[in-house]
Amino acid sequence: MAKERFDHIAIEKSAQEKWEALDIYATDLTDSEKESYYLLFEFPYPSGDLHIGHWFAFALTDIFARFKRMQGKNIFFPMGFDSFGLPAENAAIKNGADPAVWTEANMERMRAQVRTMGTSVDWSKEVVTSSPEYYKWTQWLFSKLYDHGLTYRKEAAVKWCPKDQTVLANEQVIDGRCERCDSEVEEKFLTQWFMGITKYAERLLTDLDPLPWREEIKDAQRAWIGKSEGAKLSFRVLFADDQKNEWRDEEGNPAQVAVFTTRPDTTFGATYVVLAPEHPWVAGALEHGTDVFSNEEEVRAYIQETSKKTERERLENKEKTGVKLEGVRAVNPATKEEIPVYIADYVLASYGTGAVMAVPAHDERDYAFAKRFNLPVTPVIDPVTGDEQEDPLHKGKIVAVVEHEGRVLSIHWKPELGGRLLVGGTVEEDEDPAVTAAREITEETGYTDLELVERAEEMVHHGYFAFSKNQATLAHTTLLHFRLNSDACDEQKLEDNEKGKFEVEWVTVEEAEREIHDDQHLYALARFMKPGAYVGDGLLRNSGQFDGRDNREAMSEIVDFVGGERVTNYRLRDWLVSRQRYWGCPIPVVYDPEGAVHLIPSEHLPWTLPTDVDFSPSAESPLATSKELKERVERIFGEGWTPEYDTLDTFVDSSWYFLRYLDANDENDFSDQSLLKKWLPVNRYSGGSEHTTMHLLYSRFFHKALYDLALVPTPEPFEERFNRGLILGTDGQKMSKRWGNIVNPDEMVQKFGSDAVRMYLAFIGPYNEPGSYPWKLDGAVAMRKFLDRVFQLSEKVADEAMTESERVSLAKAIKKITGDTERFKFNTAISGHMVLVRELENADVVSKEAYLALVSLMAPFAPHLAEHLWERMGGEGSVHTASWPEEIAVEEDTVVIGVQVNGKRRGEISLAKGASEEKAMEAAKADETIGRLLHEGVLDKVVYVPGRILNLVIT
RNA sequence: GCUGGAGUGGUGAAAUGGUAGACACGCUUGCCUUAGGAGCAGGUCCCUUCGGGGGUGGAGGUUCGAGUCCUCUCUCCAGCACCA
Repeated sequence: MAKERFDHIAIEKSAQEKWEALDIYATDLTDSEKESYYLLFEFPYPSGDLHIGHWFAFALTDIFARFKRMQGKNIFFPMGFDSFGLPAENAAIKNGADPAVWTEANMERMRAQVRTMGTSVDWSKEVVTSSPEYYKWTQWLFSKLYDHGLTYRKEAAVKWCPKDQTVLANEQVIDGRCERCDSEVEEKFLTQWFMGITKYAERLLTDLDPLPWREEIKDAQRAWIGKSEGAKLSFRVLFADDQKNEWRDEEGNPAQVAVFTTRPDTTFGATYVVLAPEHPWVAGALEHGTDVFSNEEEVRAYIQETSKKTERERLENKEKTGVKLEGVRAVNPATKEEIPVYIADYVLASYGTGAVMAVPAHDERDYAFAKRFNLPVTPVIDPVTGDEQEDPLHKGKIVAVVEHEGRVLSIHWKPELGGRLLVGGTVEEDEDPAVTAAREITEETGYTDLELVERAEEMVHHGYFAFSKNQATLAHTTLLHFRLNSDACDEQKLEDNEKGKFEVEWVTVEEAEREIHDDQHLYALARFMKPGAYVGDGLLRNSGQFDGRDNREAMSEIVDFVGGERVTNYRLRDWLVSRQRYWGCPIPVVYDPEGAVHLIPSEHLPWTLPTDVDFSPSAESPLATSKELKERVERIFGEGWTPEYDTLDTFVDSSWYFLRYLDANDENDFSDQSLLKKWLPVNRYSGGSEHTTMHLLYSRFFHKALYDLALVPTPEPFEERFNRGLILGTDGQKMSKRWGNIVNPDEMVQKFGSDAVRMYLAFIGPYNEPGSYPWKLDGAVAMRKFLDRVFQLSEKVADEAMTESERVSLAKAIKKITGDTERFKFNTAISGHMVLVRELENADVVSKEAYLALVSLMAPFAPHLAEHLWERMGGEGSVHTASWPEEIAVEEDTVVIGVQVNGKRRGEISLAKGASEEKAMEAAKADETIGRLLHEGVLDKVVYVPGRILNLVIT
């Protein structure tokens, strides 16, 4: 017979009404009795419908909010809407909807849906970023940052769609293409607003270290900031014709270019200089007008060509391109040699100084360029392999690569002699290494028809311990490349004593790479068969007075020697916050008739969005079409004054919303200092991993800037950060309208109840780490069954004292559920509920005390059912303001521990708690299997960890 | 390529260095019958001569004891990537 199931619709309705009537979720932010706990989740964009992903974000964080509330914390759990953004504007373009009305309607629908979740959000502190009450303060904070030089204007590239004839926001560019029409995006130069995030790069980096965040989050931020330490060096520029040597830069200094390098130790190997095509020095020289470059036409053409290329095209074309600046030479500050100067688009204008010294021997990109343009490659670092040895004997050695018909010669030693190698040998005194090599090849293989192809200039220094001679050795190995022209073989020359010790084999380069494990031989193989740059460390050569020194150790001396300075560079660029869009926060500035920038005085804030605008795509922001805005500016500031037409990136709005929550309705300040002091930093912030480098970094920057202005009391906004996972469609694909696989939670909630849906989501996997989970209906069904069992259990409740076995079960459950919930491990917490329920089901009666404890433990996870059962059991008030069950200490009299023999589990024994080793041994001997094993061997050692394990070592 | 993270049943997963696979899904055997998205009892890592034996991507190592720590290696995921 079907058991009774609870009526989730009725239960949810009555619970939600009760909570509203009791108003239990409104937080008294000034409460000084209870400990404060600020729990934050990323507020949503009001796209319209709530999908299952929103449940995963809001309802699961709510579990934790309810848990903390029951633990007696003064929990602050607010919500709001990140309501500026493109979809509202697209709707306006598409069907003429007013973005404000469209957005408000969406928010209203979403608020209602969130209520069905039964979250304990404090709606009285709601924040809506598109409301003038909120953006007034976004504008005010912008002004503060402007006053302190943290926002500024400069010309910069924006993304431009040639088909739609409009500027695109970064978010609208997908893989270098326009989101709407799929055409390739071009760059356009416009004057833009920036925020000086790079000034905070170092602090954003170092303050990351102590944060208790997952390493992958911190590491993604570190990569985004991209710190690299190096040096800035100056290269003097000479002109072919002495008469033109008059040319000087803007400050009147002799012509020179600065380069940034992370490898100043390789300066002696710089054989040419490359400038970005956009480098100001090049533009300056072209403007100079006196034929600085004899191939000026070619230079201009190349610059033109690259400027037309999209970013995508520049990246796609892996083949290096560039043009030599004819008639110009640079002076290598280390060697004083004159070297050529190029422009090439593999050098980025926006990083470092926009110029590099090219060291083809030790940089892959420079190497590729040098090969293409036939430029000299000068190695300045000799690799060091093997182990460092004390007082080594120095020996001259050779390693030879012998090539024949696409294969290389390898000597396959017997494994005990070292495995596969190339040909190697020791140089006799005063012998030419090439002679040594030829001799060794012939002695070991008999081949005689050898031709020396190349002899590497560099050496490999290889440290090893020669066991045969009991001698520490440092070999200085010369690398040689031979070609075997015919397989003529002279067996006579084979050394007798080498016969049988090894096999001679011809192998492919790939096989050799795989099977040779000696670094020195591998280097030789790569050196000739796969030529490229050596980017590792070693000993300097071709480096004048620094020859023979360790490259790292000599680094700063070389910087001094060439008159450079140590500098640090960051990959992070300043934050471009201008958007040529309507539905965003207006930038609170105006321009006087001369075009100078003026902040809009705070009495005119909020500087509201005009409504008389044309949304159709154009080169400028829709704000430029507003008559009202123009008139407003002239009315307030005077004739000839003009408005700013751009709006702010929505990431600015979301960089401080958690400050506003604390004082959401304040008309006189952006927040409240005493509340900020009491509540910051946010204790726990949960969100999606897609925001790791954007929102999370921007808000950290914003917060630090406000901290420096004494507007917030902490240097970091968030104490803990958790990235949640992703709920996929039933097909395992990411949910999207495109795939038609969006799971509608409303339907599920109707069928199985809000509690079942939320618990299923909580059970799906660990919430404290990101993962992707396909939605499975079966899971929600199963969870509903479990909730029915909890409900049915109430029929067995009797007003009796708690039994000992109930106490034991409850003690275990409380400990597990409390610990797991604290760590966001809701999946294992729920397994704790399940075990407890099963144990209670096994008895004929359940004591009311135990059942109420179960209901309390369930309350954060199934808030509606728990409320209903609490009421039914006669609980006072709401279960959600009741206290979380305290841990119960139980004295278990017996424990079952495993018995291992030599580390393998061979049985288990039941012991009195805290039993002695003797008792444990007695019990172990009594066990049939263990007893037998004890008889078979001699007991060598006993490891006894009371309450855990007994391990017997038997020999 | 660089940097992180992770590899455990058919699936989601669980295990402060101490009995690997808890808790579920799915599958399966049997029972029950107001045929339901029902309930109950059992089985479900592999091998087995039913005594046991093996097993956490692979190979080594540390340890009385390793899924967990160390070295190498393979695979997958994520971030960054012409950043000098």
